[in-house]
Amino acid sequence: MPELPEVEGAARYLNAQVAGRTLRRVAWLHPSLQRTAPPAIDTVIGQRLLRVARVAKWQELSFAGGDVLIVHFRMTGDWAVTTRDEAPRHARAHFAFSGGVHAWLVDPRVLARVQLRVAGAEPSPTRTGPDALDPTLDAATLRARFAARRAPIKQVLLDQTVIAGVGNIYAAEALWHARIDPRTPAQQLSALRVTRLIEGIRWTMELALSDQGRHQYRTAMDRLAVYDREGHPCLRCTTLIARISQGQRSTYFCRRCQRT
DNA sequence: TATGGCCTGTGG
DNA sequence: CCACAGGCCATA
Repeated sequence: MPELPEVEGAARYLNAQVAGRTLRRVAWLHPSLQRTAPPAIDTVIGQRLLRVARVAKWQELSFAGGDVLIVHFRMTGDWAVTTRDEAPRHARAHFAFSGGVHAWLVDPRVLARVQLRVAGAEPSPTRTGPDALDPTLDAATLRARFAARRAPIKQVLLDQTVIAGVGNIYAAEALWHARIDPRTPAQQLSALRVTRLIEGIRWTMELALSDQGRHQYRTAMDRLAVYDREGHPCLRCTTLIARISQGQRSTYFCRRCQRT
């Protein structure tokens, strides 16, 4: 699921279902999470959840005592909220709240991670770039962040320290919208093309966000222009979509209308 | 920059 | 059986 729009949707969902309730119990349901989960989790028990907010691809669950639970979904994480104390399939962590509301971290691949920032602690210095949906992000700023990067633009978009929230699917989609060849060295992009790229990113993210309300488990894959469409006609020019490998990840693009 | 690791599931 | 999967980190 989780690039920026899916994480945003998940955060809104959890916030709507659980904010205002008090955390009663936490259980880790998989050895991998037991290993990596914060040992001091008990300090959060008894605190009221104030809000759930997205920060880049992280979610921050802020509690009334000042503690913050920080959750990253990685590849396959998601929330399921139930009124029954019965673990859904692939539930890896259980957060029991007042009023008989249960939040489950569902994550088939068990790559998701949970951290705790205790009250008063400074946010960890994992710097990320500007949020992909930051309305103040402009071409000059983004282009400056590309300036030292000779790597292909597709891979640079996946670097969260350059711009936060873009993942493998929406990087491909945004580049298709902007008509930019994913192999283009990032530093080569003109100001105009970076402007187009920002438009492509916003378009892609907003479209995906608009699919989030119903909390469908999967993003509407049928809305994608290039991702996973190898061998299918480009929606603009009918050229067959190509798939290449960049940095061990698949990239889909149109060889004709996406140019260097 | 490239590779392996984390984990499990799905589809060819 | 193998390839691959929407992310990220550690290592050489």
